[in-house]
Amino acid sequence: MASHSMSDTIEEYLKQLLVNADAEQVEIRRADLALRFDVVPSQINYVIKTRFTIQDGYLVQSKRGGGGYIRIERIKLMQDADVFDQLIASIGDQLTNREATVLLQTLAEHGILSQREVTLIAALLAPTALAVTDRYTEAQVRARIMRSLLMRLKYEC
Amino acid sequence: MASHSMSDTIEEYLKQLLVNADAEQVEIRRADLALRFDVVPSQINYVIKTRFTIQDGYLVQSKRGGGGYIRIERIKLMQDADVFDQLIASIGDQLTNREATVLLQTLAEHGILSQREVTLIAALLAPTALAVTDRYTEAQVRARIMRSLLMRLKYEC
DNA sequence: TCATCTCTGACTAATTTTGACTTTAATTAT
DNA sequence: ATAATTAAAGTCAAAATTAGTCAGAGATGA
Repeated sequence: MASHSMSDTIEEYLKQLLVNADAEQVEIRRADLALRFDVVPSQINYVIKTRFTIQDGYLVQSKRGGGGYIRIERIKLMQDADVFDQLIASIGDQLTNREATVLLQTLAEHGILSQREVTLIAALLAPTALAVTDRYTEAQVRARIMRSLLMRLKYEC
Repeated sequence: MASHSMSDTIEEYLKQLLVNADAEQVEIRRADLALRFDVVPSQINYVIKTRFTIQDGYLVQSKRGGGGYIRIERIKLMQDADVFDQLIASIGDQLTNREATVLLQTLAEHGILSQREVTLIAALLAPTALAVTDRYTEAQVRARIMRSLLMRLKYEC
């Protein structure tokens, strides 16, 4: 897998950092990295946005201002990770409260969520909690939240 | 817990003081602390205002004039229902992702949520999950969800 | 050639650091 | 007692220091 573009090179460098550091996470300064590879700082954002997504198994956090940083964390896939992809695909643009409840219960039955976790999350997805303007938007938000949950559950935590 | 900025360093120092003092509270003199870290006195206010909020799990009292002081107290969430109400009240009608993260971490430190629950709920509240129409609405939805969570935890932990 | 990926830079947003000015409380002088 | 002085801490906004966004230009490959 030869790297052709500078973005590929930066990607490799960062992944090497994670391996060498022998840690689950690594921290960089955007400006430093840009200087090292002689690119504009915003290209670092591009590399991260295209190569260190949650789908790729990375969590990225950052902070601006003095002492700012970008932190990249590697998270490990669960054994049956592909199941989550299927579940995510099965959720459309909208998700009713009832559908959400059923899905959560299914996750519990498969030992993916504890009963307490189901209760908590169900409370957060209830109409009273979301209380967005209209039902359409509410169901949209619920769908996004559920997708986000499934994407996270796909990895160990 | 790496310290990136001087404010981070001062924060760490103060938290270490609380641990070492083996007491619920610690008292400092703003001028002394500023001198010790070679910063202007008002930076101490900044550190306290940004890192020792009730959402962080601290109460701060102070007195001006001769013999003035700043007292930082670690709150006990479980003991006092009032504190819990204060916490709920401290959430306005908007909540940033960073504030939410801080709050969840505080709940974990007090044994109210497990680390796994924090991780999952953090995923639910992430900007990508909530991404409604605009940032304003996003922060509103986040605030509502967080309030729902706290209300629930208050009664059935 | 067309679509997609990469690269750039101007503009925006968040956070920290600094300092001038204000407020409050205790002490000292009248 | 009251006023003046001194000794704290508080407020606020500007400056400095990071990172993020976005749209357009450029490069690449099918």
